[in-house]
Amino acid sequence: MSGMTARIAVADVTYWVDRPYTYAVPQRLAAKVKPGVRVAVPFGGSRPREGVVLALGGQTDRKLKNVLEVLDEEPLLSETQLKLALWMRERFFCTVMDAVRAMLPAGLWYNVWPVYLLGEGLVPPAVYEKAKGAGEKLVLDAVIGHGGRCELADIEAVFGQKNPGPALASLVKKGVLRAEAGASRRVSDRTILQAELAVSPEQALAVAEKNVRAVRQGAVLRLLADLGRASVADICYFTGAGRDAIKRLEEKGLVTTSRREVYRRPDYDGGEEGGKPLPQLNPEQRAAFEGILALADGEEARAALLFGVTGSGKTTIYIHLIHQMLLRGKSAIFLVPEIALTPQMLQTFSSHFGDKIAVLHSSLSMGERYDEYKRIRAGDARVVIGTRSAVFAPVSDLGIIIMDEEQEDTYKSENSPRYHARDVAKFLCARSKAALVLGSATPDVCSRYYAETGRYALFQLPHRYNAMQLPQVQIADMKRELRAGNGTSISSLLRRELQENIDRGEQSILFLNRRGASKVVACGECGYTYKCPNCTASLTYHSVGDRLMCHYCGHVQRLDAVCPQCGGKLTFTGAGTQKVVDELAELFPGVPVLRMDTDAVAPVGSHRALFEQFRAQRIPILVGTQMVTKGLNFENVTLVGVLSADQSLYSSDHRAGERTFSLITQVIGRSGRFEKPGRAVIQTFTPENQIILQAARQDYDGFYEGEIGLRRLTGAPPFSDLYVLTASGSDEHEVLRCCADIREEMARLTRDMPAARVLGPAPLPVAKVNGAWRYRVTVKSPASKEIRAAVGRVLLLTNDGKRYKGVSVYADFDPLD
DNA sequence: TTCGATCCAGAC
DNA sequence: TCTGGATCGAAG
Repeated sequence: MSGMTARIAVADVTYWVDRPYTYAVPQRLAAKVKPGVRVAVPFGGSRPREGVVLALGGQTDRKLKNVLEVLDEEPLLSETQLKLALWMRERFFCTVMDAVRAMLPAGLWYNVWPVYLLGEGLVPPAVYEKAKGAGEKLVLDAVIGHGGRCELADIEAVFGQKNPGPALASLVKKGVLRAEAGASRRVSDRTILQAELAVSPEQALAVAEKNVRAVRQGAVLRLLADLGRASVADICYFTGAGRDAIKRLEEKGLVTTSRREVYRRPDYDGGEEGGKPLPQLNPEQRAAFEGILALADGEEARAALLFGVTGSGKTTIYIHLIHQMLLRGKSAIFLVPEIALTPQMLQTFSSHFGDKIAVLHSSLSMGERYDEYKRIRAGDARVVIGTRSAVFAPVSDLGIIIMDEEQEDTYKSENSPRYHARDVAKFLCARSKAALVLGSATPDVCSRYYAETGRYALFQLPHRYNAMQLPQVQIADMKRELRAGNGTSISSLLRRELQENIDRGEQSILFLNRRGASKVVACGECGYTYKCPNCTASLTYHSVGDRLMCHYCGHVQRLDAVCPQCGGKLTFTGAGTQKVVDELAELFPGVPVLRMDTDAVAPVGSHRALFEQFRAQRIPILVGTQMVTKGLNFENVTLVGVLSADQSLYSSDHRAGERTFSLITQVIGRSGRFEKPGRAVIQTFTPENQIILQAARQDYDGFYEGEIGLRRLTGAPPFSDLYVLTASGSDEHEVLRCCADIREEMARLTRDMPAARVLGPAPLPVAKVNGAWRYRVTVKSPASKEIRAAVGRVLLLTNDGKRYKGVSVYADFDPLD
């Protein structure tokens, strides 16, 4: 027997089971099975699974299972996207379906389940003859009871506790039943009912004239004679008619109704395309713009690093570039680290490109996200603005991808597929011959290095717009403060500057360089601290509900009145934002202070509200974590304080220095962005630290020189690629045993790669999370296909659940920490 | 990962 | 002998 076959990647498989599987395509589905459509296929057990067709195959003699169902009418993934998924598997050690799912809005994911039908040509009474035993009869009852097509869930309901599996398998084998798949999506298309005239407007008006008694129907006819077509909801609203009036008209043959697809649009300040004239380019900007355009027109695909100091007007260049691409009939993708923080940017884009923009980010509802996706696919939206995953937007004719603040960590996905948007963008731009622009005031050290060595083209904007002055920066030595008896988190220097600002009616932002920035509770007498029972981490205090919480596993418990160990008095330590706010209240009685951290912005969208409050009410001081560093410009902010600059400096990974520099530089840049000159105070326990000094001077070049030298010495990126294999499991011993094997195996496979180094195993910064111990082995090596293959091999070898009890292993390419 | 098959211990 | 739970192995 022979027929069409298809090569299919299957969902919910582990990395080492993930390979293209060949299925037979039954005649009834032959027309619909094409590369890029999703299908339901049997795999392993009895439950069908989702899969995606990678390619059509020729004929074969092998006995194959059938494709059960085709889920998409048309191929959902382009050839490029399929290629991308395969490439992602190789590079990021994920499954093909993991990659595919990352490309699609969650609303498009399918759930599939088993459905059973009576076999070909079988009719109810006769079919019982073929059933043996009570179980099989019961199954047939259910199937026939459901009209010959029955879902597994309904059969299970009839069986109660018992498992219908064997009876079903036997019936399918005998050909009495046929297995197929049901499928549903999480979001469906939204449609509206619309009505239009079935007769000419003149006829309609004549009817309305004649039937004076049908007032409402007459009103509907007049409205439609005027508009031609309108949604039923609108008609009802404007005429006061009910649905039944329209129904009557439809019965009379005067009106027809139909369903039309509509988009759920996220809410942002819309503008009109070309609503604003393009901003002027100054000579520096023009040079960069033209250079990038020339690069886009050239033959060789090369990324451009746009290195411009804060306030140098990179956005203006982006707008011109996108405008150019639209003129050429191409699409653009504009990536930002975090969209909630960039409403101003959104507004700007909207005022230039109006309806042509689509916005994709995590706080959209599933329906909105799906509909934005559809607008992009349909070609209605040609400018996509979004966070990391927007790099997968299904634009037609990609002309350019722009990544703003390309050094930001949010571009790297922390769970599978562990991709970096920059890598994906490179792949896509190379394939579509599109331009790739990486913009930053503090580029990733690797990007800067590639620009220096010619792999990227470099464009610089060394001057601030309108010749604004960079803020004047002072450094406060917190060790000296401590010696002088000031144990608070506000130095005397910062205090003086704050006072000055308050007196002048200008605003200040204080930045707490600390993720989470929350309180740790300890006993003041015996030193007892609360530890999470599932993790090797301390619990942190949350004032909401007076609870202790673990930030790693979510464990929550009530706070005791006294120390559970010795009954002593509990104290709160750690410079959380709340503590800073309290200290400020003491220093400046009566001065309003706004707090902004993960606690304060928990309600979705309160970000914007808080920023708006800060601006509108001119609240003198804003205290916050990470989220105050980006995006927003306030005219009246003239002082910025970095409360503890060292905090992020002493983590062990190779990017600690880079991250600190970038963070401090960005915070300082918040100050004095308009007419008034800005000031900044950096508080540190290590005032002699080079990185802090360089950040204070906004001296990226100096920082880069030092950092690249260090990396060359240690062989850190860009001088080698990093691969981290992480093993986790509940039995620490087994995890370690697995890691030892990973190390040994890696060493063996890299014996012929003299530049490759295997390090570890070492515990993660938090070794145990949620009961699982985590250790990792790091591999450093120059980029090559061989090293990736070796990592893949080791993953395959060590991740089989049998050799190490309950241990699972995953690999991460170029991880963040 | 997911599922069915298989094996074993304890309950009836 | 029955049954639930743990363990193992295969997946087109």
